[in-house]
Amino acid sequence: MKITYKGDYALKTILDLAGNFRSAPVAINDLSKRLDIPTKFLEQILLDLKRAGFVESRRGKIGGYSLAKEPAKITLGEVVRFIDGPIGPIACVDKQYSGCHDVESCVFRNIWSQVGNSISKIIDQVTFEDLLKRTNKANKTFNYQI
Amino acid sequence: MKITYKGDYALKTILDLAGNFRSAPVAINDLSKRLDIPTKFLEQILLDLKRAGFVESRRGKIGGYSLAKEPAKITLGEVVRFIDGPIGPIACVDKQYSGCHDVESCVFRNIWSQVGNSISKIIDQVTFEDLLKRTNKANKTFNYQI
DNA sequence: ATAATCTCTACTATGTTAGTAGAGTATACT
DNA sequence: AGTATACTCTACTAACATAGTAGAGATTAT
Ligand code: FES
Ligand code: FES
Repeated sequence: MKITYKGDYALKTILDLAGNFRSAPVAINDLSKRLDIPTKFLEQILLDLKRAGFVESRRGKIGGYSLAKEPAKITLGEVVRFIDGPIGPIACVDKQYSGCHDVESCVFRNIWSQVGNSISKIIDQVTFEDLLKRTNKANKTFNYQI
Repeated sequence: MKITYKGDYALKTILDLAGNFRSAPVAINDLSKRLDIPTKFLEQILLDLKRAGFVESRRGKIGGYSLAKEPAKITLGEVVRFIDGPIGPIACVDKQYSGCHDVESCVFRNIWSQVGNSISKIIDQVTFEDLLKRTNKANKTFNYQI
């Protein structure tokens, strides 16, 4: 798994919209400024998120975007998968990867599967409501070896 | 984290060399054929692995590559990090990433840190001796959601 | 000597990412 | 009706990373 800028932007945007859930829709321009995301890029991302049903939009003068579901009903994992694709650390689980021949007996595949499972376990449990609650609280869990 | 072809090739190569530990050195050509890796690409990878101290080489007629340390003393994590870089799912832990401004208060960073930790926990514990033992045993842990 | 094998640097083709550009459509308000 | 505001859609592009390829050079066993 790799979170791209697009994925990162999508997550930050949804979190912002989660904070404004059931308020007036937020304009792309506001989001763009507040989150420091290039406007035209954000447009595309929001369209994608809309097509996937995460957000909904309203055009015209008082238009903008709002979350389509409750923050508690959107997980981090859903968004990440939608924007940045499969969670697995290697493409051999996809169709595209030609490197793995004897998939059945490959010892690595088992490991990659464990890795995928353990990532899923984290990001599929966290909802945007959880994240909202955590905002402005200390986070002090930084010790993994880069 | 994303395992590239280069990384995948490196791991498979080291596993092969682990299987031939303390035997005669293995020629690039043999490795290339056996593992189905483009020869010239494998050359580069082996040079990298040599510079990092994972393998050692011998030139000339009966030359080839062999593992520089016992299989039990090389972990998956070491090799992956060396070839494919940091484990973290997002670049905001590196210097390169400009997307994250208020790093201190970002709720996502905490999550990415958890993800990194949990990946590390897996791949830093598995050695190539472990993998050797597992070779030819059934692996049936395939259930993570792609 | 020479054949086999590793060593090193440079080059290239392809794909992905991170945007930009611009014309079009819907809505609120006057 | 007209206009300003804001979303919609498609296409294009620049920069970078990946996955190789190419070729000349150095070492060693026989
Ligand atoms: S890494 Fe894909 S089957 Fe081995
Ligand atoms: S994702 Fe990098 S600090 Fe928030």
